[in-house]
Amino acid sequence: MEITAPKKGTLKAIAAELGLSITTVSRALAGYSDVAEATKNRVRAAAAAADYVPNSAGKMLVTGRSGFVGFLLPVRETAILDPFLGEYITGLSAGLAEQGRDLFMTTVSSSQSEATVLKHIVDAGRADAMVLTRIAEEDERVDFLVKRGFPFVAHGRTLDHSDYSWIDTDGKQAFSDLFQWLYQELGHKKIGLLSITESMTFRRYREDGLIGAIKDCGDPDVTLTTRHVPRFDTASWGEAIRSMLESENRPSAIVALTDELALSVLEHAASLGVSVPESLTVIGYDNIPAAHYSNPGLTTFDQSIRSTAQQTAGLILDTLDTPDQIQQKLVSPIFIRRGSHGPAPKPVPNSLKTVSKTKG
Amino acid sequence: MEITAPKKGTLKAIAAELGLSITTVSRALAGYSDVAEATKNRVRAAAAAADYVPNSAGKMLVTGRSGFVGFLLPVRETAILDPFLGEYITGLSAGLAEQGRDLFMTTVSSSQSEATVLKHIVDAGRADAMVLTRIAEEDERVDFLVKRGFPFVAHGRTLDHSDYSWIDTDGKQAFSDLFQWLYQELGHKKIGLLSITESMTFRRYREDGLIGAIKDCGDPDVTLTTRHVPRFDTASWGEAIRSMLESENRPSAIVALTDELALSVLEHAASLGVSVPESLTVIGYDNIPAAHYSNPGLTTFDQSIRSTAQQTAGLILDTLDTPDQIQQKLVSPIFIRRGSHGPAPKPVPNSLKTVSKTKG
DNA sequence: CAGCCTTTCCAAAACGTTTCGGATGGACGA
DNA sequence: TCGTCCATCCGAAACGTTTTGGAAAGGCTG
Repeated sequence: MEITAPKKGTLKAIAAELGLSITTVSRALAGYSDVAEATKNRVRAAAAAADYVPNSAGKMLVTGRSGFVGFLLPVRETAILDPFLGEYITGLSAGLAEQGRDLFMTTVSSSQSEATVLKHIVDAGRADAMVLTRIAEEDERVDFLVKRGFPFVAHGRTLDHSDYSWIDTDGKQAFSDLFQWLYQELGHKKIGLLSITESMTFRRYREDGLIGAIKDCGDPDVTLTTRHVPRFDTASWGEAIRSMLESENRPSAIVALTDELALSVLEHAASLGVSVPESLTVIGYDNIPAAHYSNPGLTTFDQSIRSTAQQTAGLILDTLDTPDQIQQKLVSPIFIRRGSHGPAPKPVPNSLKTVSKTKG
Repeated sequence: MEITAPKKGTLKAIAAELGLSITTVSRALAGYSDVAEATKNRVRAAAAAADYVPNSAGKMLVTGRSGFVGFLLPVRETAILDPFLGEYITGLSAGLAEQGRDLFMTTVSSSQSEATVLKHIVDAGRADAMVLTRIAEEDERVDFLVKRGFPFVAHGRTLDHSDYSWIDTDGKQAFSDLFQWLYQELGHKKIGLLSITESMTFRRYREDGLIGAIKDCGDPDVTLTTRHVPRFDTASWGEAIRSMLESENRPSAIVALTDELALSVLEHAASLGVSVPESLTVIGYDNIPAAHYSNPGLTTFDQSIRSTAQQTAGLILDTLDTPDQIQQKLVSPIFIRRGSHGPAPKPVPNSLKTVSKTKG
């Protein structure tokens, strides 16, 4: 027996075994150039043999970094975690893993506020950075982190989003393009918008995109009928949808803010005998899995969540490396044409179309 | 200016401010008896004023504990996180927060195996203990943690579950009691069992409970029809359910392994014109929120997930305090009577009933 | 008043890592 | 031969906490 063998699995143990100093072992593993190639190899071999994994506390103490990125799971009571989040988390986790970081998720229980949990994470140094999602037009979490100067990336943005890093899909452009397509290519003039009551920023951008495009086209015959429903209160959607479908001035195309809403429109249309796409066009947003299996398949926008999540991980890296440099990314969703769209049922007799391309 | 003011928000800073030693400040905050009450108060006040939060890395380094409890989120690709998990996580998180611990969740991306992620967490000391869920009859995660001697609590159990801590609901007893009630109180003799193909332990226990009770009752007229379907492949359920419902020897009571399955039975029964509960009794298990809103309301077992999750947090505490003492808890689910059950449609003319209590 | 016990406090070590500022030895140029 | 430079290595400090093993001071007992 030696005097005292150092505890297994530490730099000290490897150093003792190899007759080197702790410094050299540390630097060899970190790949510094001031340690001989031969030595590096010896060290690497010994480390591998000993199943060496650096103690995170030791590293954290000296670097001040935990290697964790924090995420607040928006699970409330019995609420379901939607497919969007599931995929996003998976992508984010994978992206961070590539950087050697871990994703640290927490829920907020009913007894705490989201702000309390956030404060705890920041104060206790549980995470080096945060990822925020489901951003509202005004968001106290964003305000808190900005004020504290704590690194974070928002997936989505607040109304005033100049002074922090975010990544978002360009819903405004998407809905603007969408209207132009509906109008010019398919001849729709009676547009229905099914939106949510909650004041989320993405709602505003999408609505603005649609409304702005309608204004810009300058056609006085174009009408817009809008209904707002509570986002997660599925039970209350029916009334709004039926009132749109049963109105004597029924829209020929209904644009829904999310796929969930669009699918609900599809269901009610079926039960009311309104055929899609012959007499009604329905467009969604998100491209959730169910959108693929509906009948007819839902025409919608794909946010490529996985890739967005990966990019978020990249932004986190940037934010940590260069904290004072903010990064903002707007990604364009991809339009997915499935079966829920078609030309407007009653083509206007002799209108003043600008360009009239017929889809091949 | 002082020589060098210690960094804000550390024990050293508070000690310097108060003219005390670091030791005393540390012990005062920890509530040791060898520091005067007056001093304790001074320290507490100063700590509060400075918004002092102990640096977790420092604490971790010396105690060897991270304060994290790990949890592997079973999110796979686009798979939805079910309501069960959402509630469980929330409860677990709340229970751990009371102990000053944090719940550290990770997903496993498609490129890694669950075992790899688990190994990483254990090796890197990311968590002090683990919570495992969705336990299979044989489970490599359980084996791994047992072999490594790493503290964990399983929610559910493997077939051989003698040497680790777990908490589970007593599905065997529940299904056994269920049959007795169906048979003795409601007069059902043609039982259908809709189960899953996956070899989960909870499946086996529930099946065993039902089958055992049927054997025990000794009535040769009792028949059991069983169908196994893939748990998450909802599309494939219909065939199995219809074959049961359309069989000329249709069961008068169908017992489903989960509420999802039971609700699907309800739907198919409705579309086939089989009235529930008049000509068919349907029983579920889990009491998911949707079970409350179905038509008729689903009679099922409630696992009181929230409370189970809280208890899991308690078990974690025990496991960390007394690592060599294993804890095993079997909790009884609560039977929830709603509208999907009724007496057997054709009462047997003149049978040999043992006890015949009629429900009031 | 001496000895002992209590109360209250503290110095120093330890945890495992990274990194700064050398130290050592040999090769090479002058 | 001496000085310079490079390649390679290492000692020691630092991060912030907990804990061990006292130490100092005062009160009490005899």
